[in-house]
Amino acid sequence: MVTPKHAPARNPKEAPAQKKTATGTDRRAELLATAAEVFAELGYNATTVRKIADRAGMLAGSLYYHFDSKESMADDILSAFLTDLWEGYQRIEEAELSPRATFEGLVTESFRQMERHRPAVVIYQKEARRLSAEPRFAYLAASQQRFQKLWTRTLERGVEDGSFRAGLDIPVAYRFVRDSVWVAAIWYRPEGRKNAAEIAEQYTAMVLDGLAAQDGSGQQSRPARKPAKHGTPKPSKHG
Amino acid sequence: MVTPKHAPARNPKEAPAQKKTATGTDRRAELLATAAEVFAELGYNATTVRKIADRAGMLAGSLYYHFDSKESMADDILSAFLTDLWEGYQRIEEAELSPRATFEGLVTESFRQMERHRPAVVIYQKEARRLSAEPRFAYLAASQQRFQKLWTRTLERGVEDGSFRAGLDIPVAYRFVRDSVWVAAIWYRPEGRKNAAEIAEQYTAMVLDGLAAQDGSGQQSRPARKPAKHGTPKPSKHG
DNA sequence: GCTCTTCCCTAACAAGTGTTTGGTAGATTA
DNA sequence: TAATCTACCAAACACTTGTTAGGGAAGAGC
Repeated sequence: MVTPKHAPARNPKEAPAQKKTATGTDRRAELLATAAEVFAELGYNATTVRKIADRAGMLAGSLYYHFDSKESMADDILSAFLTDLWEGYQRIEEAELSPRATFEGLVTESFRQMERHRPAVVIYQKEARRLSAEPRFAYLAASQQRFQKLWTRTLERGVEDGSFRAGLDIPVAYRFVRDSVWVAAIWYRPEGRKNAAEIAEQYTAMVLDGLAAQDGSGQQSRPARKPAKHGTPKPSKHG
Repeated sequence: MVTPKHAPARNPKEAPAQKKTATGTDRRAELLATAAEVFAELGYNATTVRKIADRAGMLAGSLYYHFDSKESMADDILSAFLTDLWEGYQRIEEAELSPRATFEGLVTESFRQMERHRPAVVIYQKEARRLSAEPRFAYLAASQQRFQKLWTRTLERGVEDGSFRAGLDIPVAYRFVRDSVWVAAIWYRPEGRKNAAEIAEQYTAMVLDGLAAQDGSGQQSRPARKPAKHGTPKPSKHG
């Protein structure tokens, strides 16, 4: 018998039920993680099954013991990511927080999922638009719509209750927030000096309160070159 | 003789000197525009020379009368975009405006170039990271460094003279601005109801002044909904 | 012992890839 | 009119692609 390829039935109903092999790890999940890394590095189309197999220390054909196709690998990776993501989002929805708290919650949850699913986020960002045209990846478009509703509602509520700017162009603001959160996945590295919560807090502050100084004093008339280098007290160097 | 493939020597020294054919248009430029569209739609790797040729109404081999390779098409597209972009940026640099005016100028110029080079911007955003590893596309990395210096200097100057927030994390703010400007190329359409200048103004306002309402009053007295659990009237933390 | 399962390899396949070569209709120039 | 140039076509090339088929080594359970 040679017919595993058990798609773990990634619908939210049943638990994944990871199957352990002799080594104590789920080989399929291992391979998926490897594939996700390569997809994220090279892009879906530039990634060949042979490159994935190389990275995993096996031959291309052997991948097909675990997976039906290259497409199904991307499918598994993306749907696993979106399942986890919406699980987190739903908790925030149900909490019925204030617009501002919802905003912060969504951002924090997004950055948190980047820690677990960083390659998936990169793949999603690069390929979602094209993939969602195919029937198999219809759930990508569905998720995007749900995403849009959730964010738009939050922004609208914030404008209503006065915590967000009055004249806010909701569609533009939505796209702005959506994109600028997710592109961070490209440069954000969990091993960096900031964790997801810190980055999220920093991001929220930037987006909500702006980069400009808020006190009416404005800028000085003369730039007045400070002594030597720019005396930024803490952050030190920026590479 | 069958050896045109005249790379128009896209260095800033000499003018492009568009060669006109019988129809009055530069065929090579036409084909480049077509190729750029396909690249932007499908991604560089998923784009086959046959698809480009199809869209142009010719056969794959015929492209090689005009171009050396598929790679050289992407090269021409990207370098033409970056040449135009830096021409605009340099004018702003040389104007020696205030940090805030420089900020606005850079954003406006970026959105303006999106009008002319929208497909190129999409390609750049999707493929630059991978392509810049190849020697041929080394100028992509160079441009990115120059980009970083220009933006970082502007942000630093703004913090110095008090027009930007004091505690600003420059590296994070830089990446935030850079990414959020360029991803707009994906959804921004010139045929839309806003032109580049308007979008740029809107973007500048969002990023510099934030999405949150700035008057200390916070939300209205009647939130319409429940008084909310986290009634954070002021920016509170973020520090 | 034996069987069954797991996991991988070897070897090939058909289709699609970027690219080259030689040729040619039609306009332009001499 | 003859020669040349422009812009394409037709057909093939060597190679890479995702995928399949058959087989076999190692271990678990009986």
